[in-house]
Amino acid sequence: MRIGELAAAAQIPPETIRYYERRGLLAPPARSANGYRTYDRHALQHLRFVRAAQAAGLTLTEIGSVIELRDAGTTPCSHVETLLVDKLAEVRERRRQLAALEDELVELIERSTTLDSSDCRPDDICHILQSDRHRDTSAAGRPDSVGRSM
Amino acid sequence: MRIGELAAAAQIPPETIRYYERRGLLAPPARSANGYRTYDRHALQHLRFVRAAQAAGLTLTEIGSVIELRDAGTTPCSHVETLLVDKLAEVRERRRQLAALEDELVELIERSTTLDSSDCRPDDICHILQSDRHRDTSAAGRPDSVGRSM
DNA sequence: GTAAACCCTGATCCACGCTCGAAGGTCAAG
DNA sequence: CTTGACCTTCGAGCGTGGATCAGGGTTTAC
Repeated sequence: MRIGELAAAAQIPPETIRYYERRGLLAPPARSANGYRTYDRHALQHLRFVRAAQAAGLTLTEIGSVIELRDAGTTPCSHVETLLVDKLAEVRERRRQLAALEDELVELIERSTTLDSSDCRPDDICHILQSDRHRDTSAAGRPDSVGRSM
Repeated sequence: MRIGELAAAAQIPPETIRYYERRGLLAPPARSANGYRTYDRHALQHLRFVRAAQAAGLTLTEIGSVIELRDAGTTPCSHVETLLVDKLAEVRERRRQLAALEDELVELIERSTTLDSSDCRPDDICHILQSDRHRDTSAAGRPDSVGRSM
């Protein structure tokens, strides 16, 4: 099985497969007489593993650490579990941030429908994004009182 | 006001301020006789705007597009609203993806506590990440029936 | 006078996961 | 025998948002 065939089977471009090999995610395969890479069916399994791990949110570096353990003869299960638990914490944190951002965006959009562009003062860049509550430190002397009715 | 002072006031490193200038996010300021950048209080407003826009999830490129309109004399409000609405859609989509990933991670972690490392077959890289349901195409003959009780 | 702290430009580097181009070798079909 | 599809290596580039460095000049304090 040459690289193009493997690529087709795994739905991964050949360049990416070579890239994985360079990154140490895929063992260097045997070469045929002309120098072409020759893969067996294990290679497909390995690629599937990489994709599964990516789907679980692991980075290529993290996936590499699993494969390294595996190559060293260790069972990487507990390492994988650690990675997954850490990743879960990351994902949850990211979700919290995005939830806050979503709320903020909703509020900003609401405000933008309330305000008219005629309210835009020439000193500002955009009154939607820069309401008074965002710049409490400086020149807090203008009682513009932008729509804060939520 | 020199760059260091502005940097301190805005809580932004001087290099970043210069970087913003290069990116067109901040108008090139006046220079004093020795070539030092000299800012007025508008600069602080501008930086605050950039930060507010970043906080709303806009990229520097998007922020640049707002400033460009503003510099062209246009009121960028409707453009900003478009950006915000698009961004909201992006954030929601990303949240959906992360929610799915979180579910997947929870399931994987649950499975990893159920399975023992002795179950690790030598052909696999990791039985946690690569369960049978993930490789339906090949050798789908083992009814391992991993705990999926949630 | 000299040392520290500030400023300047321009370039290079980081993570992430590819992606592509250059320049060439190999192989099967027509 | 040529064409085209495949393969090889090496290296650079993309996009995001900066950080950091090199190699200088200037200003302030002691």
